[in-house]
Amino acid sequence: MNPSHEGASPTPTPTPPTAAPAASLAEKYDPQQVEPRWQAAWQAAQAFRAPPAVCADGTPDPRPKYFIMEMFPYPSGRLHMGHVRNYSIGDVLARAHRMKGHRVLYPMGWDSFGLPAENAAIKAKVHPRDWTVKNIESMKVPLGRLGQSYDWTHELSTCEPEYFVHEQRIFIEMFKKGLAYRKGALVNWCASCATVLANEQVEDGLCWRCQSVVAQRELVQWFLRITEYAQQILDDMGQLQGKWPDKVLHMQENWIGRSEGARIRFPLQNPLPEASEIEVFTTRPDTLFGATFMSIAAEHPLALRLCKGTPHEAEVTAFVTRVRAEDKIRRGADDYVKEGCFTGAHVQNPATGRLMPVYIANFVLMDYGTGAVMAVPAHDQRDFEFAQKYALPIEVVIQPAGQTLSASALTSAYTDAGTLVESGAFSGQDNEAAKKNITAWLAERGQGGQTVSFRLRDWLVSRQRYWGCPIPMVECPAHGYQPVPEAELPVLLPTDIEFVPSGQSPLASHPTWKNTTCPICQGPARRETDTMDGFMESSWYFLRYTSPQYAGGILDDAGQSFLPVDQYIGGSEHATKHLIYSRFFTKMLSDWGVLPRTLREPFVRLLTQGMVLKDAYRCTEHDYLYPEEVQDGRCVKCGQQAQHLRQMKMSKTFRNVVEPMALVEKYGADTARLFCLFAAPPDSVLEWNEAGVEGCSRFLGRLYRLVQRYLSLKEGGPPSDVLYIVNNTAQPLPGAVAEADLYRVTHKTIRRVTTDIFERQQFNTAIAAIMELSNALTDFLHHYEARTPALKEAVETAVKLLAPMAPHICEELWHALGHSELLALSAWPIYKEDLARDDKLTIVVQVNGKKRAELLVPADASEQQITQQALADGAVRQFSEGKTIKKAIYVKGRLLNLVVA
RNA sequence: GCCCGAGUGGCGAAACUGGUAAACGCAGAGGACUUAAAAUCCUUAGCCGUAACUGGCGUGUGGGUUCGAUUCCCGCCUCGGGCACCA
Repeated sequence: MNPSHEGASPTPTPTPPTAAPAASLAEKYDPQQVEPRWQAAWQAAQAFRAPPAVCADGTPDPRPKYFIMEMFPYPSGRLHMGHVRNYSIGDVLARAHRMKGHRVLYPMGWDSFGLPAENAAIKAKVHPRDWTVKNIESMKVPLGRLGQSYDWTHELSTCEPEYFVHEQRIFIEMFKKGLAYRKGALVNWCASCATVLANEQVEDGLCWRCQSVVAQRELVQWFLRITEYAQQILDDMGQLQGKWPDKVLHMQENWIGRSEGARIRFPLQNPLPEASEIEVFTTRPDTLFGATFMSIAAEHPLALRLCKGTPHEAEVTAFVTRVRAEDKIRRGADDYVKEGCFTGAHVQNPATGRLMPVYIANFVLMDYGTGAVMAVPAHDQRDFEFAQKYALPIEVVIQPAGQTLSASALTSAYTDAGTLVESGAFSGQDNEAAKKNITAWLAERGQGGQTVSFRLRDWLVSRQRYWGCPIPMVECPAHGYQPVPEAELPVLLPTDIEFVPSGQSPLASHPTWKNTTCPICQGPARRETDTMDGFMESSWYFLRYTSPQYAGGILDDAGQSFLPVDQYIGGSEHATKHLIYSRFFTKMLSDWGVLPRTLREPFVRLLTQGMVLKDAYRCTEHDYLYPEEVQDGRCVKCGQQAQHLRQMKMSKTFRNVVEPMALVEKYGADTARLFCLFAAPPDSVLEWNEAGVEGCSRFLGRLYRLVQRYLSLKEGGPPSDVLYIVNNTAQPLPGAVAEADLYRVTHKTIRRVTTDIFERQQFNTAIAAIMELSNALTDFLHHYEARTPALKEAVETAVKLLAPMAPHICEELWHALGHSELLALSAWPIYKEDLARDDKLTIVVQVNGKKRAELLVPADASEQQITQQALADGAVRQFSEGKTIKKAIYVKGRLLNLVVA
């Protein structure tokens, strides 16, 4: 979609792609020679083009579709090890499914709006767009070099108008439907990024991007009504169960934070013209009779109003002003002192009639519930502490079973279950039942009702930045905010822009860009100068991947046929951001009919890969050291013992970064991929280890030599007897037996690797299984003189099974084995039960649960035969002699346990 | 504080539904090839004991269920993650 890189070669081609790759193997395995050659061959054959749903002859393609993608990168210009791991996993699945006969769509694109481009513009005086386009070009080179099997015809880049025009349309539609709205609120302000942040972009009070402290600012901003979908996002997690990591689902559940409770209205003793009551949200309506005062947030609309004209006015105003000025981290800190201030006003408890003083409390949050809380000091710890501090009454209304609490003797709040007391008609009820009954009673009297509250807040999307998607709105003095008319879309960013670190949005300081006319009255109006949060682009890019060139909408019918995404791969750090937003967008677009109504979830299956970590060394004098600055655990500069830090995130500061391309230059892409896949299961942390990389490289060398050895054998023929070397003496093994053994190993391996890749997604064990096959083959090859059918199948199977992980070397070996079609497009091997079946079994014999012997028995041996053989065994005899067999447990084909006494 | 997840050799890890613990790889030891080294190939390899094994111990820790527990249940310890004045 970006003309400058559309159709561009992702692969540098040092050797001309015309040459039909060599059919015979070079003497020595040289990945630098092999890999670019096959990358060129794949490209020449357009091997990875996603097949359309309908074949050229008009008949539907019968193959199942498989849409797989990784979380797309920000085009920083550099590829790091985390990317390599992420993309290696995706490429294995894409290649394996292609071989398994799926219609695979495996695209790649660029999350290309964002702050680094703008910072580069300030620092290096390059336009963000030029900087970004250049980076995209330079990142495609290493991706090609890794052998990724992307279909580049589906590439997209989110900073291109062809992409974001659809986002602007989505925004306008949301505005029209009331899902995008403006709201004045206290927002998170990152001074270093000079912009606001959404709640989920604040981590421990710090900006998720630059780690600087986030302050609060009162600003009017654009919000998206994601809370409208909170319940659905929660409900539909059922269909993700077992297909998404539990951890991610759990994080989303926590983030959404649904709680059931009641809204209860407390009449003001002295009603105001604008309000006669204060409404609270509580999850404990059962404790209503114990509510003795009320706490409201400093930001509550009535906070300053209630004290007006009372002697408390000055004190309350000072308190409220002070609390409002405090930032979020301060207010959330562990040592934050709970304080309050009496407003002078009272409300009436609807159950007891008691007059309850209304306090402003610094720990009550305005943006949860109603910003007001009924305080029940006997049954809520915060209220208890507050009541003690300000000498407020405490009433016990819940009694635990077998105990009688009294208010005066309480040292902390009782928050658990119990029976109601002092609660009028509800006394004696179990508190869970009372929650429902009291809520129903309030509802009947029009004083409240059952409700649900969410911790999730609406998504703040305004950003005071240049390099983002313009919000397509116009503000007219007469008509307020109006969407830019369809004919004027997309709203483009001005190119003549000055980047100076002013702390203000560059768009706002542009002299003319913001001047426009009102679409209704044609009078002078002002363009919205804020741009959208970068997470907007990634909320729907997976849809656009299916038809990136389609101008008539987000996606066309052909594109629809690929949805939903069958497999998504990325980091779990996006659990509460991108992965919630995308689910929100999918539901919304489905509701609008843009997507099928039945399509409620974007990603069928999610795999979250772990981080790549590496050891770091630190010297007390010279700080972090590069690996080459450490010898025998000592700093080479001063000879001091260096501190060995394990499992550190790869980072420039820790000086423990491994450059992917340096690795590829040294070992080749296949080795780099293989190590990422082999050293750990995909979802756990990967500890970088150079020796492990060597190990993977050696394995590929062994496989290469194995095929060479096979090719050196004379042509086929029927299986002849094989010389077997056992304990240094040559023994003839009947050819038929050797063949059966080899078939058995081969087919067992096919089964293991197939389930490991397609079902369990455990690539480390898949590779281990192939290594075992390779080891067995090495063993067989020592004794074979000719290429027998079993040997041929075993060698070809090993090469095929490894192809998704190490595609280049396997392609090379495949062709050397005499094939002319591309391995990347050939069929996945099929496991045959009858060939894998064992003819002999090893049965473990236990006596009283302890292993005492192993028996090799024919596969069809009966329990009786096995028991007899076991009893004849010397060791078994030794432990059962003179005792009687009480019980024998036989686990078919595995184990026999004799219980003796 | 609440809620998850994980603790297995010198290291990364494996063990599918309760059934041979440590597959596969790394590092180690011994050997072959080599003038030598590298590379490669072969053998060995949890710990303790033993002349030897068919011995004892062994999956963070203490219990329990079971013929049998890395796997299930209860308590504890450690590490990692999420949420956190959410009423």
